[in-house]
Amino acid sequence: MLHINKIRENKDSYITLLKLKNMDAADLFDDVIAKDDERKATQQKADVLLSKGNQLAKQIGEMYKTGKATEANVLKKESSSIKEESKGLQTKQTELEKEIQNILIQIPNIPHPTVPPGKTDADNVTLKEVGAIPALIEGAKPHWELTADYNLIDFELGNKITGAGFPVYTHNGAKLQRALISYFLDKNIDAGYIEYLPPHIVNEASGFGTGQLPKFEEDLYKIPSETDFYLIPTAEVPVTNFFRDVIVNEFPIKCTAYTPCFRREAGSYGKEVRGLNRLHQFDKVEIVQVQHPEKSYETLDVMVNHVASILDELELPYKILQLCGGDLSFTSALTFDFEVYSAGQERWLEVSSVSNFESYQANRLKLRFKDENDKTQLCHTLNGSALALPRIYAALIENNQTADGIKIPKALQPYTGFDIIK
RNA sequence: GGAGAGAUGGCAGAGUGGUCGAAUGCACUGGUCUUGAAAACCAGCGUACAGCAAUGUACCGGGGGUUCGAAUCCCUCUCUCUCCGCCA
Repeated sequence: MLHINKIRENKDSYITLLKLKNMDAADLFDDVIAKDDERKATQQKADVLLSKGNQLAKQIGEMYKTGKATEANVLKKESSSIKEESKGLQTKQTELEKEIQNILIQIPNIPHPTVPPGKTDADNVTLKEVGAIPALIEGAKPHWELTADYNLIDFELGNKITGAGFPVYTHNGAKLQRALISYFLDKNIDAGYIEYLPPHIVNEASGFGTGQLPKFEEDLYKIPSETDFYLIPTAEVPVTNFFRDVIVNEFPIKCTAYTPCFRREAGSYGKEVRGLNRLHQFDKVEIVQVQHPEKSYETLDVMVNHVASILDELELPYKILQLCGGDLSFTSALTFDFEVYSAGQERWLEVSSVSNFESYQANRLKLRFKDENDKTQLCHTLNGSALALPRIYAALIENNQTADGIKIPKALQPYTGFDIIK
């Protein structure tokens, strides 16, 4: 959520930048500023009245003490009428605050000035491509055949007990999954992140804090109960919300967490959802940072390099893309995506998304720090996948299939305990 | 599932109708003292909104009510804790 004062200060540049997200915010900004003007005026009027009322109440108390009950009764009447009037103003003020809030939460984050223009993922800019496309053996297969041949994943069993998009990992396939999770967590811990194992269900306030709610409720699995619960779509939600309503005094804060992620993914179809490509439940290891505003972009680069180093070690060919305005998420100011090459299906798969949200989430979260003048200011939040499992899994087994079996990269072998799947 | 207790500032913990944004202690910040540190002493120390500022207003778990006036009384919701039962 943008801060209203920031909108006032940067209205024109924000309008220009939001065009990158294919949005015309001019009218919306005018509207919200007008409402905020009204809000201020209303508060000023209300404050004067309330102040008067407070004084009267004090006087009345004083009069009772000194036995001037008759005079007090006169003042009581005045006080009552003031109260009536101020009540109306206060109601109006709360209504205006709600209206303003309702507008603000519909406005996406402002893209960073370096964000390339574009409408879809086709317009994303490839910054770097690392590693050679592997030359596979004759008759190489996509992962959904390999997982069946080698008894790694049982998609049918998942269909039976839950539904499409909920695979069951089995045998070495389950162990490989567990190995990847441990490996990613260890890499993140080595890089200074603190490990957390958060709840996989969050309340509505948490969904709001990171920006999933209310606008994207249809993407989430909701658990009907007295207080609405949601299955987390990413560890970003519980972990970032650790810092909701917090005034931090040290930077950076670095967290990592493994969690399953649950997504409705309505409207996906075809080869997009084949095998592991898009699931309703998948595993992911996330990194989250809370940073000083002046350091956040520097940190974003460090996070990107960190993710790259993991892919290097896994010996997977990958590319780094900068997302164009049209592909940028609602809450992000700048995002780098990682795609690995999945040789069996001959396509690139997104495995990580590293973003700087600047103060957009922090404003929803009320996540602040005290600056050198002792003023509270909003922090910046960042996060990235390090990494999302299923597509890494797919690329790993596809790219490493040989006539003898599926080879496990060196970095992973201490975690799997085997170097080949036969 | 049954019974009870509670929710106050970073923490602990007073406060049961006015002088309370809130005692006191701890923590923290600045200062005095000291060769330095500790101790002691002095001072400061919540958040948000409005205002150039002085200052004003709101907030004692959330919402509503009574009252001239509510942290304090009433209603309601949420959460936490304790005991019993059940249980990985």
